[in-house]
Amino acid sequence: MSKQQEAFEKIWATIRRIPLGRVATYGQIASEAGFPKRPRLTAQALAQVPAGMELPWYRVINAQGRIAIPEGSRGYREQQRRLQHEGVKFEGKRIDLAVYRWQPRSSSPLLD
DNA sequence: TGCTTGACCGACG
DNA sequence: ACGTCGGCCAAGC
Repeated sequence: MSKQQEAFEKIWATIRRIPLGRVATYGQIASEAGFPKRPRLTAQALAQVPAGMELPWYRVINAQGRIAIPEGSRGYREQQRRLQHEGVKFEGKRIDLAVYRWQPRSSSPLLD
């Protein structure tokens, strides 16, 4: 298995830890997965999620509290819809990270 | 081989 | 609340 594939697995595993109704940023996921200063690794991992893999991909947003794909795209609307369905409120195009950001207490998935 | 691009980010004007 | 810059690094051309 390639180095990159292993990194993706860790990123995906971290994304799975984001609780219902909360969100996390690209940089946050990367750091939590052990790759500080590499938010783009999260972006890469998301762009290459295998079809059919179970993953709350829509809980990942950018550090400005916004959906990171082009507004008006199919994916944008789906992401917004799924988040709202979980109770995440939008202030226009922005989500208040102070309210909805996932704050992991430890590196153990069992203790979140 | 080198340069540009990108579901990004934090610091700084 | 902007815009810019440098840090990252894989992919594509």
